[in-house]
Amino acid sequence: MGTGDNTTDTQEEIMRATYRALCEHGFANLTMQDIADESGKSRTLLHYHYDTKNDLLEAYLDRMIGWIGDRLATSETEHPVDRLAEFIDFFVIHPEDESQSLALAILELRLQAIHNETFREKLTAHYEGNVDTVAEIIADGIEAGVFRPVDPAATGEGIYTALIGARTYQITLKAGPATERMTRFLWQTAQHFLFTDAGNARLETDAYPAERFSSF
Amino acid sequence: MGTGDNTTDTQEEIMRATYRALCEHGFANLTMQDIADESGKSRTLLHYHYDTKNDLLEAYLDRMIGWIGDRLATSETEHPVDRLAEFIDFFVIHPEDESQSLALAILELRLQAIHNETFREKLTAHYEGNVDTVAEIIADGIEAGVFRPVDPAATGEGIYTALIGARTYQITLKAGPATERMTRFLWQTAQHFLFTDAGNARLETDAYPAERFSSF
DNA sequence: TCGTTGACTGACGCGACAGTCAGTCTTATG
DNA sequence: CATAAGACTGACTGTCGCGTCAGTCAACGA
Repeated sequence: MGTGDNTTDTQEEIMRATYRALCEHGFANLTMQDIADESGKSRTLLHYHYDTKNDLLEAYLDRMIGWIGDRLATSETEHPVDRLAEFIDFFVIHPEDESQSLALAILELRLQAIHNETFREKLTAHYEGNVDTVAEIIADGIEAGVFRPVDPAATGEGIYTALIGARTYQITLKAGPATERMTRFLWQTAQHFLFTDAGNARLETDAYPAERFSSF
Repeated sequence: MGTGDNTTDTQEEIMRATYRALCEHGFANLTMQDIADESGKSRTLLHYHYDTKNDLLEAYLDRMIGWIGDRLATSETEHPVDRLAEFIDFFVIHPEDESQSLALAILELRLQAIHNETFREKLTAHYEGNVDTVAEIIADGIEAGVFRPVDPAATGEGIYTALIGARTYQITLKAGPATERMTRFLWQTAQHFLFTDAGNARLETDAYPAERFSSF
């Protein structure tokens, strides 16, 4: 058996252990020992694979950002109204759900960006990438005549930033389904400021059964 | 000279020193020595006035929350459209401004709420209080006929959460004038989903000269 | 069979930091 | 003047967590 595979497996396991430790202890109280305990290996092994704690966490950040960015940018959906709904839905966190933990881990890392330039660069690229994803959806919708001729970049940033704000609210203050409320708020207001008549007509189709955004 | 005054003065100075130290070092790296250095007194004195580091920080949180909440809830302005504009304006952070530091300090404390129940309770009350302030403005505007008959609580939470999201974005990722962009976004969309014709008419008056929200 | 290489560990050093304690200085009071 | 009380400090203690180093163990190749 090649040793290269073992290395990859071990590093993969360290990344997974980092995730679990991060969710459990939070960034501020996260120790190398916590990660080691989660991985079942010794703390020294972490230093064998990653020189410093910072190196390990940067590697973890890269991994997480890549995974999320890919998921957001990839979609089978065609219709811009559907794609926007899909994107917005992605940010709903169900209280008591495990996705709460993932969102928490991201947010903890976000705060480190204030004092860590490398973190900030990586996270800024991630943020702007996601804004671009929304902007593209909107630009497509304008071209298709279902969205009004708004500024795609500005509108995309507004929507994405509002969504992230709701996640922060829900996670930090355990504010129940705050992300779901933001989804409803954005959707409802979008019908006034973003959708054309053709866009709103899409909401009458089979793609939007009664249970979806049911409060409207 | 009474010693009671000295105590008050000293504690006041400690609070101010805490603010400065928090801005400079961030919450995660904040030590009692940092605060002591800022105050010009010895580290031991902090323990004399506040038993533990946590006690000191909770006292600081109370102080800051009270100050901000009061500023947001108090206003001389009468017209609901003006009050909403005033409220939203309060959240604009000018890059390179010192208000950046205050916002940073709040945000750092926000993150602690995840793992500290006392912090969470205090900050939740603060957050909900501010949402209520917006909701009242909106309810007043509906009654005055300048806002559409939306749900004040839901709309207030949506607006406030979006504003905080923009602050988080600007502060953590040094995203230039992200709060100003969010202000524009909210104001522009509000003209479609929130304002009645009477509300939009208000924007034609002297209260909204060309330089305010100039991009619209 | 022997040497090399990679994965992994236990024990140690070292610095940082919260909290304690004994004691000083100043001011007020009888 | 003596005593007490409050404000304040320096030195000490104990803990915790990162990073290092010497060494073990297993697999592989000559």
